[in-house]
Amino acid sequence: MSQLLLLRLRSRNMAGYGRGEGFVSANSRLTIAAHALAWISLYQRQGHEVATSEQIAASANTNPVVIRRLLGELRKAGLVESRRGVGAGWSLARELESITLLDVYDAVESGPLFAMHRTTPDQGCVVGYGIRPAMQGIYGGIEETLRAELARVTMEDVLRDVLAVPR
Amino acid sequence: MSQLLLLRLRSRNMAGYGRGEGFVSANSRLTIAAHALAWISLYQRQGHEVATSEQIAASANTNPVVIRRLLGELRKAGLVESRRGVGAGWSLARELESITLLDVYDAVESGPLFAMHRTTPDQGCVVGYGIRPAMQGIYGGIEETLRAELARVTMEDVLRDVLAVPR
DNA sequence: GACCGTCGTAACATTAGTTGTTACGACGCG
DNA sequence: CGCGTCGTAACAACTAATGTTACGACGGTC
Repeated sequence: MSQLLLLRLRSRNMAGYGRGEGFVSANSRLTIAAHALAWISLYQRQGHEVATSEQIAASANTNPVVIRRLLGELRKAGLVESRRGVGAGWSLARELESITLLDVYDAVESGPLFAMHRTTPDQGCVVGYGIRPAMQGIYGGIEETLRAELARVTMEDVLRDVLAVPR
Repeated sequence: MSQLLLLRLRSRNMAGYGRGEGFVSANSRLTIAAHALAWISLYQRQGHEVATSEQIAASANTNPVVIRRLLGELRKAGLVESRRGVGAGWSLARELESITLLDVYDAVESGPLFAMHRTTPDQGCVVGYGIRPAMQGIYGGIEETLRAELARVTMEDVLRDVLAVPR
């Protein structure tokens, strides 16, 4: 690819980060997945059968491949279905009321909320020996609480809140 | 009642959503900081005045600079103190009972748990327009619950659990 | 059967954060 | 002054998320 084209692509991307927003390092997978589900549902309620990754990507202002990757994970979890061929696209596999944020979280996030040491602490030290089991127990309880909170919110709740935002 | 309203009020007190950095799970800062505090406390209970970053790093199996950086953040939060010169090192500024995991979390972690879109969603789309405030409200409530859980655990609890691990 | 639009996915670039490491000045006690 | 430790800058290595291009697979339509 030519240097010129590269520069043009880059500056187009930069333009998308207007409004004083800096780059964000974080993990927006749960947010984008919820966005996609809400969009598909609303589109279907308007009488359409399937939504394309390109349409969803336009709404979320990202790349269709990013959407296809995320929806692929949601499909593995049984939340959406996809069709191929002409007239292909994505549809919900379950009602929004039956999909909780925890379902989406489990589909797109992996690993614990808090990490342990990257390397094994000194097992000859009292603290180094006991810190990992101790923290795992504490973190485990906290994560259970987080999961219960995520399970309390359905995607139907999310869509309702989205539509309730005043313009 | 709509969660949105409830959470919008709350989010006024919580700067950072929409452009903050989210949480990365490969992040062991909270664990290492708790390790360091437990180690300093135990060392002081054995009659020593201060602990060096080198000693703590040996227990946590990491580099002293990593420890100094983390403890520097804890010092800014008023949890520890440091001395320089010969016989320098680190000591607790508060009792372990008065330090909660939330204090440590706030000292070493920044930004919200879940991130928003990296780029502004399509504001001409109903979902693109409402998704951010809706998710901010929902995430804000969940993060409040997480913070309450972290606040329930003191560093004295952590040290007790560490020492209770059978060898 | 050819065409065409979309999915599925590989491959790589970009961006950013965390962690590890070296280096060196600052500090303050003896 | 000498010494040990902090404080911090600078940089490399690694990890992860995201963005992008490319292309084969698929399955309707003509």
